[in-house]
Amino acid sequence: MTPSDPFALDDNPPPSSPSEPQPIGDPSWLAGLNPEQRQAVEITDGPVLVLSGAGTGKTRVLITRLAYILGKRLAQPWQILAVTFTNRAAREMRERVGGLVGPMAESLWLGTFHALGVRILRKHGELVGLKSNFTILDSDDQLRLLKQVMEADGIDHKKWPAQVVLSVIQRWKDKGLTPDRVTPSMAGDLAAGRAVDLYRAYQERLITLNATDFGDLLLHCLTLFQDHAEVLQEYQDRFRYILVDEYQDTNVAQYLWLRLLCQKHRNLCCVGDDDQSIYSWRGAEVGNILRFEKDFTDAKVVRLERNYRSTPTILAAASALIDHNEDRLGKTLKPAGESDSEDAPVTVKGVWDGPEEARWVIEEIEALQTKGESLSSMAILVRAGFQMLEFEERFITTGVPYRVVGGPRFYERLEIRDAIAYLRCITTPTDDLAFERIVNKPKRSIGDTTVQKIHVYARSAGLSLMEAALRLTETDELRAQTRKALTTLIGDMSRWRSLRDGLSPADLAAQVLDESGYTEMWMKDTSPEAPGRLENLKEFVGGLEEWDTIGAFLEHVSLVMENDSKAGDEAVTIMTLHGAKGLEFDTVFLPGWEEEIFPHRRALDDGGGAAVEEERRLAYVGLTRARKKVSISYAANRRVYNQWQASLPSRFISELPNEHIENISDNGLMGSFGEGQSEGFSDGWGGGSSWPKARGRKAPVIEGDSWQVEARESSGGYAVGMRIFHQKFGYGIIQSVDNTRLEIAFDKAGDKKVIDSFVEPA
DNA sequence: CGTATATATCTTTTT
DNA sequence: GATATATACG
Repeated sequence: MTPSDPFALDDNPPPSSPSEPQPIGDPSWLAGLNPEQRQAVEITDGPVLVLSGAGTGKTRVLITRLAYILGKRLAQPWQILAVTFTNRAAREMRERVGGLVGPMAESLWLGTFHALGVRILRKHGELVGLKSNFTILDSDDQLRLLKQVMEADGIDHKKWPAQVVLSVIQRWKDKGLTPDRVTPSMAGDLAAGRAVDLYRAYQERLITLNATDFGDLLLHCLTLFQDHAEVLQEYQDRFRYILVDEYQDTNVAQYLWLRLLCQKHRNLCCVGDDDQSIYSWRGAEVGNILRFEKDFTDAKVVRLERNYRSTPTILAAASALIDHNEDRLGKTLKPAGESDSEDAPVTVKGVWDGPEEARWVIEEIEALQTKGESLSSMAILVRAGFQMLEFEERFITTGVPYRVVGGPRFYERLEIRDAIAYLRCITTPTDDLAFERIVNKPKRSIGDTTVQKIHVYARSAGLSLMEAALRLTETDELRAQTRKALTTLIGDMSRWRSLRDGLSPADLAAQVLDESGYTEMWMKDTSPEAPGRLENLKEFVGGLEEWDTIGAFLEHVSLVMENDSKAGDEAVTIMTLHGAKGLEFDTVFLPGWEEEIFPHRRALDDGGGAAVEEERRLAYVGLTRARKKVSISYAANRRVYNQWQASLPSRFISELPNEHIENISDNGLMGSFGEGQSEGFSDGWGGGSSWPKARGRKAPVIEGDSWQVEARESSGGYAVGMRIFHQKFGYGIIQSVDNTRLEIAFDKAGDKKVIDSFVEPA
């Protein structure tokens, strides 16, 4: 945050000792607030709905409100429930409240819905059939479990992909529907009309495994509260004040959860912005905002419309864009500050293709850096994860430091999940999913047939897989070889288990990975990614050092799937638009504004305008992340799958107000689609064309009124033996040519297969 | 049971 | 192009 930012709490800590609550009305708390913000803080009695636009200081309101309640001694910290949407937001909030009220902040009930749900279920889970050490399945485990259930039920998994069924089940859970509450009409003919049965069977399997999925963390809470009034009452009594952040992204189950908990004291404060609702695909219901006013007729509504973040130009652009949505409560953002000389227009840049776009963005970044801008004040926000790759490559070649937030998630990597499965087997011998995952990793001659045998036996005898396996090794059911392998594995497991108390989690993990042969497996692996995997395993063991017990670590893993990115580094941030919600930067780059990418194809396919409206809200979120400058860009050609495809500028670009937009597209790329504009790069090695990288690639030809890219099969003049340069791999010699695919022996990077468009003659 | 080869599907977005 | 699953063969 810049020093001039009115919300820069961190830069202006309250003068007095942070451990002592300050007197009420202390200017350093309230004086900085505008009248609406102040209202949102001071109306502590009864339900309050705060509709707060982007950049209107909603986080500050929440934090001040918490501090205010504590400072006024309206409640003890453990009597306050504060719910956020992400772990990151929870962490930040705790830190900032701690800055105001001191260590008291530690005892707040503050976290995500899911984390708080776990906390409750760990304590009262027995009442809904869960032992307190239940495990939380990640999406991969969920899918495998459902597949098993479907197989047992004889459902054709070709016709009804488990993924589809799973997402339907999850929707039901998001709505707070247990299997007995799903009506046949909701299930339709999904999975041959057996969807509800599958749901029920899936839930039963989860309970026998003593496991939950993400949805259950809330769903079980609801059943718990409904069936056990005394438990509900305990929490209703406790929570005198409830605060909810990102309220527009709550789903029905979460809403019901909140409504049950706040019934006694009715001091519920929800903060949200319908224009920033971007999680409907996860079951979020903007309708919860309307429902709030209906269910709490005495609710006070406070609107925060003064934007302290962005320049008037950016606000005008964002407002004009979101105005194209039909379905909104209607809310205008007013610039709070006076417009200054730095009020630059929003730029729109059209370029030839993806790599060109990345090149341009990073040139701009370097230019800003030369002017003295900090890299950490800039961000590239993309629609989907795969768009990050092109930028990463360019960052690597230019050497500009960058930081990927929420990219491929660490704990979701194959090798990490394997390592975790080992730990789970040790802590919880009944964890069948974990056991199944690692029985044959590394190869122990325990193949599918053996696993099937174990399964059958476990089911009939009502045992866990590990127990069943142990019993089977005492028989002659299995081949001598596999019997021996199983015996060793199970013996190892119990040996490691007995070591658990004597060793730190990190040491234990290191020993397990070593003795199981898991590390060795990857060391012997010659595939290019093996070294990286070993590296990750090392990092994994290193990360374990911070944990005292394996249990605590596993809990962390299942709830916090994000990387703890070391912030503060001087680096450009690159992340998805979803990940960027709630953040702000001086300069924001918004690449890939093309039809089918943004709005995403799936949103366009999805019939009605609702999906596109959500995409538009996403665009709105992107624009409003910027304090000073927004750069939108799009490419005329994009490589999708393995083919080049022409693309059209996003409809969102044409929805931006002309007077606030500066078009800086390269020649012929903007506003002239369908006209004969392709001179300069129509063929081959277009010498002085402005498309140096386009040579030898595909030539655009006009067909009808849309761009078509001719699939040229020539290799653009590359031949075996030629010396070339590649941005990522450096110099090398061409070994073979197959249409556009080249095999190249690089001086440093070794043999690689690359696409001709990524190399140039050396 | 393991390995090699073919093939289908893929790309939203996250707790 | 990459990854996961299916099939054939040793």
